[in-house]
Amino acid sequence: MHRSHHCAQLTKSDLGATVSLLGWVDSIRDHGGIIFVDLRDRKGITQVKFDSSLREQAAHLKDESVIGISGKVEVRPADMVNKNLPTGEVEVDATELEVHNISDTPPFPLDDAGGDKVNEDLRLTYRYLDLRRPKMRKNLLVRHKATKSIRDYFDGQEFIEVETPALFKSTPEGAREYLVPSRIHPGQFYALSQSPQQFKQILMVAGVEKYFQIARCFRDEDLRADRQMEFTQVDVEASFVTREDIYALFEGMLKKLWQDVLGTDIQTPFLRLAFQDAMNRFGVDKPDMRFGLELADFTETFRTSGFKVFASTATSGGAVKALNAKGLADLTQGEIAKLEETAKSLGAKGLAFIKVEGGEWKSPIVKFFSAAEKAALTERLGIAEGDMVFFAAAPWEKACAILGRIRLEAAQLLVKRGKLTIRPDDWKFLWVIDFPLMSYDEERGAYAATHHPFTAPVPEDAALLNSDPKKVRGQHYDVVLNGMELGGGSIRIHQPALQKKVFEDVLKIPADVVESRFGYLLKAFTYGAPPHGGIAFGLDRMVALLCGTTSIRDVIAFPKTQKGQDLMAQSPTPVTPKQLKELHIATVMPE
RNA sequence: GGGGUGGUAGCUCAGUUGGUUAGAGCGUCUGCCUGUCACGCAGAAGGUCGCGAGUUCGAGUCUCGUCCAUCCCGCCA
Repeated sequence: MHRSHHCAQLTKSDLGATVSLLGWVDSIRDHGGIIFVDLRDRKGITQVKFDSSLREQAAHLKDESVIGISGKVEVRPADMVNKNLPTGEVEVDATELEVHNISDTPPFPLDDAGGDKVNEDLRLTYRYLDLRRPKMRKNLLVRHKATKSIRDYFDGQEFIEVETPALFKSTPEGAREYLVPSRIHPGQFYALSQSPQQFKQILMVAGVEKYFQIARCFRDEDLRADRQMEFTQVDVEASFVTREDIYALFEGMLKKLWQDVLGTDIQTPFLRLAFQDAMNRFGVDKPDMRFGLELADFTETFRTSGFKVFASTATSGGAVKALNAKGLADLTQGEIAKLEETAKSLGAKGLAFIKVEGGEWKSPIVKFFSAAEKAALTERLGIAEGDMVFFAAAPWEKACAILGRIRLEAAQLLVKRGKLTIRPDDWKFLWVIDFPLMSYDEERGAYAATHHPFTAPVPEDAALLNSDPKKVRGQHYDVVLNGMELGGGSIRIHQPALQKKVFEDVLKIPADVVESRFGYLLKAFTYGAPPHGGIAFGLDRMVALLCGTTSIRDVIAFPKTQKGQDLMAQSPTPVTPKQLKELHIATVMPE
């Protein structure tokens, strides 16, 4: 039997036509003398009626069985129309039934409401059933539309998609890599590419000028809701571009993407925020701009304070920051304790606060504050009845990070109380710029690249590379949406001498190591490397946002669990001694 | 590597201070039913309380260990 229509197609205009449909049994309603079957395919649902000799056969169907039917399109009685279905005005009176496969009873409900509540390990074990749910089907479709939109956009801008190898060489300074043993070269390994970074720069040297790729990347780091061991990056690089060119290019892509997938017009150009300002005002380098609750700095106010905890932090180079969670004075003991725990997990000794209730500042620390200090707080934080003010005193970056996190949790608590609305479809895009090129790695006792070692310094800061590396800003940019880092990129170093200097003099990588790891790149740069820059962003995260979900597992057809297992196919698995021998590998099990 | 939450019927969950035969809804099965669309009605089956120790006269409940899922920290140039 061949299908003449899909299951979202039939309307009153098809009345009287003989049609055939193929699909899955979505539900059966057996009334004895008459049986209704909702037949589902990837397009929708059509009601099929069995009241003829086929009734007996239809009674033996089970949900999720695959059948084909043919019959005549009939109009439903007026009061039997199902307004929830596009095909709800009609039904098919079956005259033929072909049963392809009777399904076993599914291990969990396949409707959206029921399926959402099911434990994820069960959904992953039976992923092929999970993907039958309308929501998951929609997510796959959104992902397809998104990748198509992106490809169309870059094609329209005359970018070409070039594939780069997944099997690359090991470069241990970045993320931990997946190693692939070489059979032909005993004892040697490839690494699965963490990103096409070096290849795309080589492509610029090759004169491609405008490159993009929807590339699979691999990182052997611990998994999260927004991190999988293999994930997809949209990778872009162009020659003869400035930061402004990249901003405009990428904003154009996002504008088209949001239009194509959601039909939403997003505002461009995006807001821009320097890293310093992002940290100072929001306590994080990827601020959620959908609400205020900004941090304020009181380091100077408390430098000579009678409250020794704040004063000593201020005089020893740290920062005293405060945040007014407006209207949150009704926090419960438990909620305060939880916030305190959050602060402690980020290295705070405690979480000082002032609760403004009944015209009074209720706080264990306020008795140490002078009148001038109180006045400064009131004025700059706009403290009023019903407010809750939190403090952090620590080294600058830590103080920011602590209150940045408290800001997010306070916002959630305000949402819970109906005092704040944060809409998931309120798209607040943002460029974060002027990151420091280097940061000092205490553990290694050396500078490390904040982004990656190929990022070019801001020209006017380049002179500081020798004298004060941490003051040098990089030509790096991150694009942030609603508190999530979508991606980032930079203008690259294209002069071999400068690149070598960064590797050897600033990052202190020994010359022979630089040569063995990056020699080919430096060599390529000596043959006429154009100035170039680009950006890369996580497709999975972007699609998750477009689908309104927080877990990228919901937009990946076959994701792995947090322990890196595929519960359906059951990987990883041990391999045979023969395989290992062929690869010159011996395994050593942990104790 | 560390912290939080969870694991009881096929699914989602309840289970009081440690105490009789571990419950509910949905699903499944059987029967009835010609207008349902979350069909309805009547009935039934279904349990290694994640696993392993321990405490106790007695453990789903308390303790320790362990496994799995998930969220977070570290990590992710």
